Amino acid sequence: MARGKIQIKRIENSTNRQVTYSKRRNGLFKKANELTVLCDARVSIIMVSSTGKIHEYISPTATTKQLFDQYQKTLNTDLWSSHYERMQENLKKLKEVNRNLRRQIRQRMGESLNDLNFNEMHGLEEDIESSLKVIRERKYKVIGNQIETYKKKMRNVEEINRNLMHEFGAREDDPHYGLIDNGVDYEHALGFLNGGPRMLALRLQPHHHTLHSGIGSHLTMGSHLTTDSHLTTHALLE
Amino acid sequence: MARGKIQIKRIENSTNRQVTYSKRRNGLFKKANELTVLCDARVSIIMVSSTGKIHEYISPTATTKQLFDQYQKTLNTDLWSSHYERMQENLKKLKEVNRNLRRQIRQRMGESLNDLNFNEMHGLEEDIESSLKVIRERKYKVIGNQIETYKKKMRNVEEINRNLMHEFGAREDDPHYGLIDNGVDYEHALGFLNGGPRMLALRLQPHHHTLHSGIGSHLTMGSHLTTDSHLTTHALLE
DNA sequence: AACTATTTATAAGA
DNA sequence: TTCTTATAAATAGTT
Repeated sequence: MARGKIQIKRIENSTNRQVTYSKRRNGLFKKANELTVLCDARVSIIMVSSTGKIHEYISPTATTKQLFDQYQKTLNTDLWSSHYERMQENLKKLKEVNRNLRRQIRQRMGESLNDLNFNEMHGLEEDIESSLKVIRERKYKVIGNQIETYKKKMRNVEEINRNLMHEFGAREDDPHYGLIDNGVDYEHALGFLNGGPRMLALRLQPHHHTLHSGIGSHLTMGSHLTTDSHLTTHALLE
Repeated sequence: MARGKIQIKRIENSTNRQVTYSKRRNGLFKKANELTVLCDARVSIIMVSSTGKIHEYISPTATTKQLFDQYQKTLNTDLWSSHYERMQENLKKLKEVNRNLRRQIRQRMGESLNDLNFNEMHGLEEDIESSLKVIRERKYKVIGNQIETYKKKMRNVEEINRNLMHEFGAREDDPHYGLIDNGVDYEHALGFLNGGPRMLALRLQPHHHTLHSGIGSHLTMGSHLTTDSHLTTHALLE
């Protein structure tokens, strides 16, 4: 507005645009401040430049949150509030559900039975009785599985043992087997024989894996809370 | 800024202040809009006058919520966010707790037993077994109470019956009792006697209350959600 | 970042 | 409120 009038339209030259942004921003904030003082008003200005930088003016007599809250309340908009409210209701509902679940558990544990009348209590008893039956059956099945598993394991060990004994017998038939090119004497060979069982145990290791399958064993009752919901916040003000 | 320079300080004359507020507000919004266009920026202005009236400018290319969200995120302030975040974490935790409670219940009902190893399952069995015992004992106690209750009721009925019979006997001694001034004949009196038991039941009602005490009978498993958390919102814009 | 010719905003009055 | 207008303030283009 000096040295020539300008059209109010986007300044194409990026440098000019930047400079004008800076100058006019200051002008705007100054005016806002004057207005604040002269008229006893409260003003909040938030500006985001084309490059994403944020600048703010806020009257000394106010906070941004204060003004924004008032704005929302007055305008009955649901910028945040609907979202927030929904969340709050959700929270309330979850708490209620939680409370009920807890009571259910307590009742199944034989507590808080005062809330139940006779019929309900009888129902609970039958319910738990049948549950107990299911669990018992399951337990016996697991016991059976375990026995079966150990049987298999045993058979496998016997099998491998048999094979080894057989192999060992074959070597005895050919005394030069395994002794070619080195000076290993018969004492070593005998030592190998004596150390046999330990070696066997080692060779058996790979088989163990398959034998253990089918028996889950980790407890997942604890809190698995993943706290990955942080808002990453950066101060980008210049 | 014309017809004389002014001091930047509160305008004491209320009318002048109002006028200046209006003029300068327009000026500010105009400048903000020019800035928006010229520099490809986004601007949000919220103003509250000394009389509480709210005015807003927002760049056509933006929404107030948008700018405000960005403002908060960038500034890592906790205007809302800390509150909001805390809420969100709370929600997450409650959901998790909920999940665990549900699993607990499922397991106590004989489901989802794959998550348990043998020892845990055995523990669960014993646990439920003892719970069942508690519930059974309780049931028998309730049965006992009920029987006791009915005995008392019976005694009460007998007592009242006795009293009535006695009263009736007394009336027979004085044939004019209850028959003064009206033409009620003996048939009516006999009718009353025959209808006695039904009358008795009615007269017993008040006693029932005390007899039932100690045996709760309402099921409170349902959702008691009270939805009294509405934000009352008014459009106060002029 | 400073200068300055000009445009724009606006205080006071109508 | 709006218009007018003299004048203060803001600022576009330049250095």
